[in-house]
Amino acid sequence: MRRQATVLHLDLDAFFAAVEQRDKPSLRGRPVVVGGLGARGVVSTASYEARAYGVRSAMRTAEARARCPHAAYLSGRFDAYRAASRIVMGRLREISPLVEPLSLDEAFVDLAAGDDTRDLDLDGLRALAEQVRADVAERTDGLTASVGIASSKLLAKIASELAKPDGLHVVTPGTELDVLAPLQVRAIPGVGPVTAERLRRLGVQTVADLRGVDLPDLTSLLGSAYGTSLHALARGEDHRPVVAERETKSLSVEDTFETDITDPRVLADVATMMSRRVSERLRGNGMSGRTVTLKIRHHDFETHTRSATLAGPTDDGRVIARTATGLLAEIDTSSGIRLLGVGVSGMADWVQDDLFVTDEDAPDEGLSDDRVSDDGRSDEADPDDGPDGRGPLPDADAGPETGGLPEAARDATTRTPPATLRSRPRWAPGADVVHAEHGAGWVWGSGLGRVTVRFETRHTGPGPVRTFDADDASLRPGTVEP
DNA sequence: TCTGGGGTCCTAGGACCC
DNA sequence: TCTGGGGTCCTAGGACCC
Repeated sequence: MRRQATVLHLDLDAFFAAVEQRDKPSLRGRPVVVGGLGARGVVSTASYEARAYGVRSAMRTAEARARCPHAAYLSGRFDAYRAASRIVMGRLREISPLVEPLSLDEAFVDLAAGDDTRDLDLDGLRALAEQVRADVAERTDGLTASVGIASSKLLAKIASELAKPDGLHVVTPGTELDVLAPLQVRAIPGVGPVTAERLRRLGVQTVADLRGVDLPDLTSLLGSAYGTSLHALARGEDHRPVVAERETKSLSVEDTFETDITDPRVLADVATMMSRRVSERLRGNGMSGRTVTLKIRHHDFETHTRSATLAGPTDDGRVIARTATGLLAEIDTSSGIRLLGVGVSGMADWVQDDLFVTDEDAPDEGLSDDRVSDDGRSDEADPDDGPDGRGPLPDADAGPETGGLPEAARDATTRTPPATLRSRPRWAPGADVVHAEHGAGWVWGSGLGRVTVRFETRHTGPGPVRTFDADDASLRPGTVEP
């Protein structure tokens, strides 16, 4: 906590929904909900008009539709959100070089790091904040921001919450404890439903109550790090600095399926596709990582992770896929999987030579064995088993190994979607499939090919993942529908 | 048709080393 | 033959945030 109010927190109001209303005037003044549109979707952002009907972030979209059937339901347009966010962050960097973005719509600014001749008295701060809010609205074509200013991150964030929507709240130095005392403990960022319930059982509801709990009791209830920090925050003690550059610690891709998947071959295909996406994002950021994590959510929502650490960092989709599918092979998926994810952590900015990495660290033997025995037609050589027979190369590029296969099976192993996969998807009537990505597309002895396809449209974004047999009638022109 | 996707931080236990 | 601590790395899980 500082003697002066030099921490600013800015939060854009109902950000995703506000961008939609800005870009489509017919949505202005109407309830708008942005989020997942499928059966298992949840609300990401609700406009204030939708909130009036009780629609909230993280609510199931099905429940939101029940509460507010006449709202406009939209999946996100993240490029538009990122563009707006860049403008806002740019404006904040004009105030101070020390800007800490927390997400696309939120950031801390250290006002003491910029111009030292700045007027930090309360009137000066108010004028500065109002100027920023006006500039944000002007430069983003009407998006509104709420701003909090205080002597610490904790109070600045609470202040912007108190200012919502479209307002400014400055916490006068010296009044911090008075502001905190009556608030519910949930108002402290980091106190979620579980902690709030634990505290409630101690009779603690407000921050004032929390101050009555001594440090040993708090650390025994919540653990040492969390207990200690909460003890301090309850007293308004917060010395956390505003940090501009934060290193990425992990990178992951995950997907909840429209319906649970049990087939381990389909899951392996999906994991392979996800590994490729992780690889692309790693390479796009010039990063690599050493630990590969597979995440599985079972039909009953029980969630598990399995990880393996390589000898050196990689950004290679084939290495990630081999590791991920190896981890997957150890898991019983027979009761149905609702979510699968692949991630990488232990980041580095360099890449270990693959020759050094692959042999020791790719526990994929279980997978290829499974496939051969599942199939029951394993007497012919597996053309996708890779040149060394170690397992399928997840990279689906057509190579010489696919020669001699039926036309449809060869298509199934090329990265470019064949024209026959373009169709009008049933789940988004009237929308054209703009992108269909192949999975591993692995092919076995009989010439049957399996191909995993993700259907995606311009309007609804990523859609269902489906697996086809490449010589199945479903791959004939015009007949494929997700 | 309960419960998204992308992250961060913390804890705890076991292996291993000194 | 019995028993130290400390430190680091790895794995798994959980709470939380937007």
